[in-house]
Amino acid sequence: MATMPKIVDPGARRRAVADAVLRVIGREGVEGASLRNVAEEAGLAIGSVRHYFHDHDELLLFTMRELSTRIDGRVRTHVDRLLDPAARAERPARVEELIGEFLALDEERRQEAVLWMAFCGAARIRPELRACAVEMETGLRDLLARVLRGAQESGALPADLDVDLECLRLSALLDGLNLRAMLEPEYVTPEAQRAVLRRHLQGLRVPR
Amino acid sequence: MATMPKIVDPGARRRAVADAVLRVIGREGVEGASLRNVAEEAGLAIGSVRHYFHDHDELLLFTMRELSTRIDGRVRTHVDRLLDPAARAERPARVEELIGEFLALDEERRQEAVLWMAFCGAARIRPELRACAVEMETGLRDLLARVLRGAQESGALPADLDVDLECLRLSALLDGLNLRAMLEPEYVTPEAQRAVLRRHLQGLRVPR
DNA sequence: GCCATTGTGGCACGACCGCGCTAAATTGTT
DNA sequence: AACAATTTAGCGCGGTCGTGCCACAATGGC
Repeated sequence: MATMPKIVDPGARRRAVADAVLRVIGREGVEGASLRNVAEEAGLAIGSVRHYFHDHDELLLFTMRELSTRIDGRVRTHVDRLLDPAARAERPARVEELIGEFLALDEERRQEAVLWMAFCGAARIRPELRACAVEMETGLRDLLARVLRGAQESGALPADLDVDLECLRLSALLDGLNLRAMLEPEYVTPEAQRAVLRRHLQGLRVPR
Repeated sequence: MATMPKIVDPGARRRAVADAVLRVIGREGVEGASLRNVAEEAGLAIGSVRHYFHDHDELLLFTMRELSTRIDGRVRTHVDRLLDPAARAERPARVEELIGEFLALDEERRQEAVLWMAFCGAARIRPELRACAVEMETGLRDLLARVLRGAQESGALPADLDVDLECLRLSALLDGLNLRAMLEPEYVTPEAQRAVLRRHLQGLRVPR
């Protein structure tokens, strides 16, 4: 009864196709991610792609979630390292490192930021994508809230800080930096982004 | 030799068509702004639209510039009022008012912000639009620089402020707020935006 | 009244799109 | 060797797209 005619892991295939989608979107934008383009990029026939995604919408949504979990996973690594009860002296530097994980500081993360922005733009029109985008941003704010509250309790940040407000402010700053790094990377360099982030964090430390 | 067969102001027509483009983009996104959709929205035949824009690219670029000059004009009003050598006591409040002009604080500006974000997304792929987007952002930074330097000279801001850095930080914050207001308007309300902006400006006033 | 100029409307072509559908190739089980 | 399930490949329909091209209407100058 356990018949296995092909030795293909469907999950791996889907992820490989999603990778092709990301490459196409990075090159031509979301509207360029047609089944034909994606199939060619993945080195597959159109019919093969459609065998794993019975819908074009499903293909895009899966790819967006794939991207979000990829980003989320990388950040989670840093968050674990940060919350590790190691020497507290290192924490300030690691906070900057953690939050910098959301910025386009190297080519890999720059590409991810570009892709994420592309999906966010598409999410305004397509409801399914919109839900995914909101989840991601909410997760980002929650993560920032935990970090800021942790720093508050350890005395690194003033106790009377309005954490919710600061989370919105900081997350908006990060998104804005990514948006601009996407449009004018020659101006918003990694160094500039780091300087802005450092200045912002330093601005949090002074009592209001 | 001065023949005028029709009593149509071409400029007004082009602007009317651009308005239709903006309505369509607001409803369906940039990719929905096809000649057919735009013509129908404008109540014209597709041939008529093509009489005033011999290219689809030109239609989009003209519409983007139209939007940018519209935003720019509204801001320029506030900037003139701000630089008016009236009572200096009012200035801090007016600075907040001026910068708030870039935020989605009412339905009109929210719609403009959505449209601008849509164009910025499209600008990553299409070079002509990209140039327009960069011009706009550069203009925004220059404007912020003039305002901040003015406040610096009048003593409202610390003299050792890194104005260029703060302009990038502030402009990124504004863009990020607009992006999020576009995706989750129920969370990023006008009041929340105002609170973030006020907090940010207050953070500029404390000496570093 | 005539005409050149300008605006309007629309047809048709080739390209691309998603998707329903079918056929063939592949491969472990029997 | 024969089979059934899975994977791969692809045809073709109906639709939308931008655009080249043409016919016709409107209108002010002669």
